[in-house]
Amino acid sequence: MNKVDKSKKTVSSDGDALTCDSSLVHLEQVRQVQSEIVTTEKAQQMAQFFGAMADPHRLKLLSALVKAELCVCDLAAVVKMSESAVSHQLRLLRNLRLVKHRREGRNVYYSLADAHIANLYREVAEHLDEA
Amino acid sequence: MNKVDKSKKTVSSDGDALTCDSSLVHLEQVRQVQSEIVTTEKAQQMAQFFGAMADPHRLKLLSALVKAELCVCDLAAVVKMSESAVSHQLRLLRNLRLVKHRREGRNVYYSLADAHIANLYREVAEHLDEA
DNA sequence: TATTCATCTGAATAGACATTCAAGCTTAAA
DNA sequence: TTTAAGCTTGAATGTCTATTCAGATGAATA
Repeated sequence: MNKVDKSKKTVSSDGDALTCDSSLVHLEQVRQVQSEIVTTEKAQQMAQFFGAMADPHRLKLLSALVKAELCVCDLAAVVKMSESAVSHQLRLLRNLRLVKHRREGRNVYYSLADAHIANLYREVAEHLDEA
Repeated sequence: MNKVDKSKKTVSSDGDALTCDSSLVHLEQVRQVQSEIVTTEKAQQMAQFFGAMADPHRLKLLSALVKAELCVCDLAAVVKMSESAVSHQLRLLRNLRLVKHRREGRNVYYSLADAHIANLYREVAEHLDEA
């Protein structure tokens, strides 16, 4: 990842160097856009977040939690997965702060971390219904 | 995937059967939620969409396209990837209708398919800035 | 028409990820 | 203080995914 080219053509005009495999069609525009796009760190952070939503099983879990706070074994029954698999997925969602949990006796109850998650979920669901 | 359990405990009260590995804590609530969650097909569709956004390189490409319509070699320069890798990623984004393209001479120019994409992008970016 | 540029494509390799299985921990009940 | 329920965890396995590389296409230029 983050391939560094070995002695490719190097174009530079007034600032930092800009390397590429072949020719650039719009040098100035590229320099401009390059300074405006998201940083690598932010992109990784966003990718991690979207990645959490990029699995059918996790989406089902989230859509269940939109409706109610549920414990692990109930969630497993709802989405028809093993409790172990559910637990693994919930840990992932927990680490990214998409869900929160609370213990009550021997049960652990999960719920959505905040309203944003439900909103995002709904937006994408609606977006895909349009086309 | 979609594991089907072999002779686990089966709980049923008034409608279709509900199987699970262990006990259910809240049978009625589970039945209720189960009827309300997203369908498997919709979940897969949504997962595919989120999956498209779940990669730092693709997010950089999208964030560049928020700023301007660009051809492949320019995009490759902006995000510092090989043109081949960019082309592969653009095809993925194209297939999921996140971007559209148009040919002009030997160049192919890409742009965002619609405003939703930019909005979603912005929302998540802002959401992550809060915490 | 031959050549070159811009882009695309398929196969192959390497890395990431989800489920399963077996075992561990915590809490409540016996 | 045993025993069991509910949940978590780590390792292993199989699957998916991204890049690279080599080669093919399509359009413009010589």
